[in-house]
Parts: sequence; structure tokens; C-alpha cells
Amino acid sequence: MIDPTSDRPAYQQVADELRRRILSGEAPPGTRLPSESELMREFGISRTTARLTYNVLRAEGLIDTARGKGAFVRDRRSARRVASDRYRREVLQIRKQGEPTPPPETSFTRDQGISWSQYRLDKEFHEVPAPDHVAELLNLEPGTPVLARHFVFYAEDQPQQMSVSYYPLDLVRGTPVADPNNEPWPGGNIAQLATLGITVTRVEESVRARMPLPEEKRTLRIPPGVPVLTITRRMLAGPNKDRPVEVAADIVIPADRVVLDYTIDLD
Amino acid sequence: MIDPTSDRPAYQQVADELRRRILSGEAPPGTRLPSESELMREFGISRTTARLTYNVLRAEGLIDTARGKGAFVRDRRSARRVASDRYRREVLQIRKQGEPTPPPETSFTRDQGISWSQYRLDKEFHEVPAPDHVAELLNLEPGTPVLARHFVFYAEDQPQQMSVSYYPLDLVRGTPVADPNNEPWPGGNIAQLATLGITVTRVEESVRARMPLPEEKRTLRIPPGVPVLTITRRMLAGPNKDRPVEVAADIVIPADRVVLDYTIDLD
DNA sequence: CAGTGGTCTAGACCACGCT
DNA sequence: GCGTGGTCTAGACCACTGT
Repeated sequence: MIDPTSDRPAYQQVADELRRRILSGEAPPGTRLPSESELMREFGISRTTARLTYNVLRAEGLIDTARGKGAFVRDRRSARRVASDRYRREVLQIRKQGEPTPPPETSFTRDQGISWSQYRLDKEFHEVPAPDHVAELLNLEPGTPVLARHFVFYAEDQPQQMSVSYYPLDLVRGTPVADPNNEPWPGGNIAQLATLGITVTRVEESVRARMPLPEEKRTLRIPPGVPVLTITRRMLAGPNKDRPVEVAADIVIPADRVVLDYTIDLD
Repeated sequence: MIDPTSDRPAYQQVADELRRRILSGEAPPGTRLPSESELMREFGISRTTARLTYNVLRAEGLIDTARGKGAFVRDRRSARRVASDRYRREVLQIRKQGEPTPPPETSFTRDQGISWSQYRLDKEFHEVPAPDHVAELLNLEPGTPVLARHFVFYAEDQPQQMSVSYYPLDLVRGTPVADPNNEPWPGGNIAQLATLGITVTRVEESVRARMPLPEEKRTLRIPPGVPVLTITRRMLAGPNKDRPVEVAADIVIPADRVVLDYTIDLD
């Protein structure tokens, strides 16, 4: 089954064959793949080469391996959809109610399709000098003190995303926004700012993807071969949409758990 | 330097130390890291363990390795920004000119900040039965014939993205849109549809991230540890924004080459 | 030519899951 | 207890880059 005359290394040739089975549907998600010993016999390779094969497929996010069990085809369908008009719905909710009343929906819980009580929130609030990219997005001098709020969101005990939100300190000092004990807060960021008399009129999001750092892998329980989507968000206030009131630098979401939907109207 | 009593494997401990140097800025992009032999001496590990260390850092997208040269810290800054209002600018251009005249700007060339002549286009046009997800997005019966247009975009001879665009065949048969020899086409997709009397009024984009397939790695020259962003795009026409005229399933962009910017107005 | 990373082998011990 | 994957060693040959 291996072509020794080929330039392609043996472990890649074996990976090619297993990948073909996975992508063709011949080996659907959940299927158990040959054990390393079986690979050694079937392809006439050493243990090390068999392991190299599975290293490749693991890095591609195609398989899961477990000690004592074996190697299995991973289910790669992504789950919840996060729509860009979640912000608009939040605004409508605020206008309708005049003022949000608990237990309200937030963009996060609504995206999950689960109820408020089904998620947990880890949080730490810090006053820190603004990092450079934050200062730039908030139009502040570098080093200006800002409020940094760290969150990890869970749905049904599964971590879904982590984020750091930055606010100009002058804006929020002494307000409920700066009080960790006020969480969970009704209605999400836009509603929180509305209680301070700030009307958010525009949201800007910058989307990137990269491999997770070890700490992110641990906190979000990200399996091998799964990248993260990062969103750098900025909220602008005022009729001219020019006053930055919040930037959530690095919202980090495991890419196997989300689809980001955006709508662009051309009229 | 290695703690043999730790649960953390030796190759991870070495990776932790090198990662710390990279992320702290102690080893900035371009820095040469210790050779495998040096790692063996400095940390008292075997060649295999040293290689495992660099496998980890490679999969995280932190380093590049080259035979005969060594291991180097990769520059991870992402480059061009792709703004969601590129579609709006394209519409404005069409309205202004009445009809696009070459050499025009497209959303693609404008995003590059390069001129039209600096990129090349590989293309194949096929009439195929609509795949399931395409049929659903176009509101067609599964298997309805559609026009599939395959593109690979280059900027300065570097591949930047590949895509497949699907059009309902009834809409475009016999028109210039279905003629491969008409490429490069002035003004991008929206302008092309405008010449058919179709006014695109809404664009929907769904953004995902995953590791690239081998063919994508080859075509787009993607280094190890770099995911791809995929955009599934749908264009809608008509005053009610309800007639799907195009879906580009799987626009694939190496994540180290792009930032996707979206603006959401709340009024 | 010496040094680099890429591939591959044969073997060892371990932690874990299942029966 | 046996089979699984996870870690680690010692050693070999190769292709490529530099001097």
C-alpha cells in the first residue's frame, strides 16, 4: 500500500489514505481508525512512523486519540451561529422595555438558544494602564488607566468563549459597570452602557483566526488541530458614531463551536 | 532546566520555555532558535524529544523550520484588512459610472492596495448539479444545474485566496458571466450582476475557521500551524432582499494574511 | 565539508480503558 | 491482563545550506 519509490514520506502516504477515508465519508465521525499496531502491520511501518501519521491527522483536526481506547474520526460540524444583528435585537429590546428587567436575554444567551440560568460566568475586574492597541482604538494616550473586565462564558458547563473588555475609566468609575458584584448583568454590554446614558450607535468587529495559546487551550478545553476565532470589537456612541466607549480586545472562541454571520445591506 | 518530577512531559517543558521567549519578545520574529543538537545538550534530552518540542511549536504557528538552516521565530502579524463595506464602495462606483469601465477597482484589488495588473487569476468554469448546501442557500431543488466558477487570487505572485462561486444557471447561461474568456472582468461580482440587470441589495457572509486541507495548503502555500478563514457568501437581489443570485461557498483565505472588518450600524 | 532539519527503525517503560 | 496511545532513548541515512 506504500510506494517506496515516491518522494512523499511513508507517514504522509498513510495519512493520505486515512484522510481519504475520512473525507470521502467512508469513515464517518465516530469511526475507530486502525490502532498503531495495526498500522504497523498493514503498512509495514514502524511504531514511530505510525505515530507520525496520527500526529499529522491530529494537527489537521480530523481525529481524536485517547489512551487505552484508540483513534477516532472527529465530528467537525460547527454548532451555534452568532449573528451580527444580535446587537440590533438588543437595542430593540432596550427601546421596548424602556429599561431592561431581569431575567433578560443577552446576545450571548440568545445565541446559545439556552436560558440565562444555564450559564456561568467567571470574572475578574482590574484597573490597568491601557495596552497600546486598546489605547489606539479608544483614542486615549497610551497608559491611560482603563477598566479591564475578564470573562469566561459557559453553556451547559462547556466553555464557549473568553474575553477581555476595556472601558475608559472616567466613564465607568463608581458606576455599576465597574462593580463585579453586579454580575450577571441584565441585557449585555449595550444595555449596561444605556443605563449610564450612553447610546451605542455603531459596533465594529475585526475577525482573525490563529492557533490557540496553551492557556486558551486549557481554559476553553480546545482539542488539538482546532484554531480560535478572535474578534476585536469596538463600540461607538453618539449621533456621529465617533465616540469609542468600549473595546473588547480578543474575544476568543474555539472555531469548532461557532459560525459568525454578518449581513451587509447595500441601500 | 527540566523538572523530572513534573507531570508535564519533557518536550512540553522545553516548548514552554521556548514559547515564553517568543511571546515575551525576548526572541523576536526572525530570531534563530537552538538547533536540535543544542537542545539535546542544553536540556539533556534525546533527538526525538527535541523534535517533539519543535513539532509542538510548529503546530502552534510560532516557528518556521528549514532543512540545513535551523528553526526561526515566525512573524505572526497579519496583513491586509478586508472591510465589509467594500461591497458598498463597489455599488457606489457602479452608480457613479453608470457602467464600469476598465481598468476598474474590485473589492479584491482595493483590499490589496495593489493595482489590477499585479494579480493573476486561475480559473475554471463548470456546469454542475448544485451541492446540497448550495441548493439550500440558493432556494433550489438539490441537483439543479448551477454554474461553478473556481478562482485563485494572487497578489504579487503570492496566492491570497481561493473560491468557488455558484450561480443559478438559468440566470447566467449565454451571458458574459458564464464566459471564461471574459475574465478578468471589470468591477467584481456585483458589477457583473449589474450588467445582467440584477441589483444586489444585500450580502450575507458566514465566517468559520479550520485547519486547511492538503490541497489548500499546497495551492495557497500555507505554512504549518496556520488555519484558514472560510467565508460562505450569499448575494441577494430585489427590493425585498429575498432573491438569492449568487453564493460563493467556501472562500478560503489563509488566516495569517487577512483581518476581516465588519461594521454594524444600530440605527 | 560540517551542521542543519527530515525520515525511519527497534526497543523500552508508562498510564489508561476495557473485559 | 491485554491492548491502547503517550513518552523517551540511541542510532541510522538522507537532503539541504552554508563556508
